[in-house]
Amino acid sequence: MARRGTSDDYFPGGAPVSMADLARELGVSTTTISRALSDHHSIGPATKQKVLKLAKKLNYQPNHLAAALRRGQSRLLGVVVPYIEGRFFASVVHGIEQAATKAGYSVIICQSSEDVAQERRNIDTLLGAQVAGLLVSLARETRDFKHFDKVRKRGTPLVFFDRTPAGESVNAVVLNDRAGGYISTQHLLAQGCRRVAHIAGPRHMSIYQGRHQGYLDALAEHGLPADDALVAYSNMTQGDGERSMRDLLALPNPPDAVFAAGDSVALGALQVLKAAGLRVPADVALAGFSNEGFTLITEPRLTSVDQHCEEMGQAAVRMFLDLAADARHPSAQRQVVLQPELIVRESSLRRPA
Amino acid sequence: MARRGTSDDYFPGGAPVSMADLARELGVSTTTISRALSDHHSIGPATKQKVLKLAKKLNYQPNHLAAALRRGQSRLLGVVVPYIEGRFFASVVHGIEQAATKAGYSVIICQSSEDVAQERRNIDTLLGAQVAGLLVSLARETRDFKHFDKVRKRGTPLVFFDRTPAGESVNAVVLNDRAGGYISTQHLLAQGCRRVAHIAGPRHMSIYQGRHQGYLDALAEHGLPADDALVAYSNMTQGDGERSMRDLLALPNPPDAVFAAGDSVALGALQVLKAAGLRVPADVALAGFSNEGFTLITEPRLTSVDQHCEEMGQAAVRMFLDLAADARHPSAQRQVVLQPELIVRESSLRRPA
DNA sequence: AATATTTGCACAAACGATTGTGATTACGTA
DNA sequence: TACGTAATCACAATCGTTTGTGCAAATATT
Repeated sequence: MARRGTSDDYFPGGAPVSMADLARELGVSTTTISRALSDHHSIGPATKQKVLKLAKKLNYQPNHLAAALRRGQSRLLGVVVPYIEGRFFASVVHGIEQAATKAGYSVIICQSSEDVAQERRNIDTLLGAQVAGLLVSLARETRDFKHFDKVRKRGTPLVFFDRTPAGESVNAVVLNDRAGGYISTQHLLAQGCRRVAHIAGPRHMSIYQGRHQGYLDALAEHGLPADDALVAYSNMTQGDGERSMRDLLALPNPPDAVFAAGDSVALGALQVLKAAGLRVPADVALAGFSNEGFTLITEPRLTSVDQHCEEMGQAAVRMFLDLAADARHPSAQRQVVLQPELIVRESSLRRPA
Repeated sequence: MARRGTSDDYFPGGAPVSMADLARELGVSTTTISRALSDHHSIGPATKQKVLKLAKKLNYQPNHLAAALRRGQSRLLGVVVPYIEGRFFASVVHGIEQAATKAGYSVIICQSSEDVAQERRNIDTLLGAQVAGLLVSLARETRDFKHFDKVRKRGTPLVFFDRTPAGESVNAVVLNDRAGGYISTQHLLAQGCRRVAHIAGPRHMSIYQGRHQGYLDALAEHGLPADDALVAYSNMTQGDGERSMRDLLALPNPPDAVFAAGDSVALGALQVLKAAGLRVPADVALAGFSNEGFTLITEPRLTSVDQHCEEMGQAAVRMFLDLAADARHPSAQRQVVLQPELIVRESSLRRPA
């Protein structure tokens, strides 16, 4: 190590000061240093003060790696999301970061790019980094969850958010998507619409099932029939939204309102509607889902359902902390369900409030 | 450790299998295991095969923490960005992640939220995690760079991207903002505009200085005077764009084109223009910067300058790898300058190509 | 055949922090 | 005075890898 001792280095000794350095300086053992810094009861107040003071003076920076190695787990939190662009996941991640930092954890973010294989690699990478916990939102195509057995059996706390494995009992924080679908559709009906269509997401994903179900709930409540022809399944892209909307417009009896399961898909629908010369919301009212940033830019601005993204991230971290706190009940399933909020804008507002 | 040995565990032995386990099984030393796995020349091919095979069979997962501790640096790359929402930084981060993963590094992402104090905390956190390198884009308000001395003197490779410390000699990958400002303004002039205004960013940030300078270059080339009244300084928000545009419209001789230093600010300008009953681009042509996603949504769609974000991320990682490779020349300054690309859309297109 | 060289592997000491156990001192009470 | 208790701190092992050095056997050189 040529670095050690060179005067060009920041640290006086030529290397980061360690507990051993503090110990030598103070004529005590590293045990005392370690315990003083972690406020252990077996260290006298006078000693603690001395240690703290010297640590500050020498600018001691704890080596988390060593600590992590010793106790078998780091202060790192692994996060896997499908992608990070767009408001939703970016905000969730932001919430995660805030809460994690506050609790003394750092966050490693991986993107699966909606690819299961990549998701598997991410999990491996994160486990390899000895993360203290894993916060995961599944890739769209993930239907097989074997790669999470590794995590569970290793004892690493695992929390899913938003996109959770269907039919598995896991720790999760999710939105009440059904309520979201309901309030959105209910709102469209309250605007006087009577043929409300739904552009749905992939059938196998629980969040889209929920939104669809909420849509059906609202129709039922109003005594309206559930017309299968009014439901278009999509893959949630803008292009899908365009295709779906064209299909719906081609119907013998086209809809007078559309509840889209996502904002991108709603955007596609909006563009087709405008291209077709239809007025929104006068001819067709439109509502999306997620409250993306661009809902404020479209003309008309897009009614959407806010998911309280940052809150979701914070809740996920809280759940992880709970899990980590009592590792005695690793099998207890925890669930947090957040309530959605309807943001009404011009795309659906026929009757000014 | 109650976990060790319980049959409920994933790993046969009740704990992750270590090199020691492999060594015991094969009757060799951990040295051999370590060297076999890293393909060291001093291990015979036969032994290597045996080790590799057993490692696969027992599903050996290296403990990166231990390795990092031993060699004094991890396979983690620290990234600090002002924020992660919006296309630009999200894409850069994506590029970073791709390149880093390919090189066997994991990425820790921190957001400074445009706050210097938070930026300082981030740096400390990342150094505490023993990152192998640091990739940083500065917070808007950062003008004092003392917190990076710590990094430099510790010998941790440091690469800035996009937002770099003005007047300091550092490793950086940046966009040729001057060229970006030039091609954008030049394009507006080519459309026949003669009074081109500029909504600029904070004066102290090099990227905005560059865009401004490029704007001036183009004017000069066309023999047009640089009218100070036509330059509005902003803080790059949408609201700033609205204010600036109003100011420009209030001029005795208002502009017939606007080159905005960012898309958000351009969006604000666009909305003011439309509210004022002016046609874009017929009355006022408009161009933004960054090629954000929403430039495709506005009406008319917004001309902008693409920064090749992912490329920037990849370049930053490459530079880090270079730096890490020959730590002998830690002081050699490296610079990569990416070329911008003008994306012409309806907001500036007066003469169809 | 004797010596020089290479090949293949083991020993053991790190890296820096944590922690169960035990030793020492000081204080209190009987 | 004698003994129990509490308060303080040190010893030493440990987490899993890496790596300089050393030793033996195998191969090559003369």
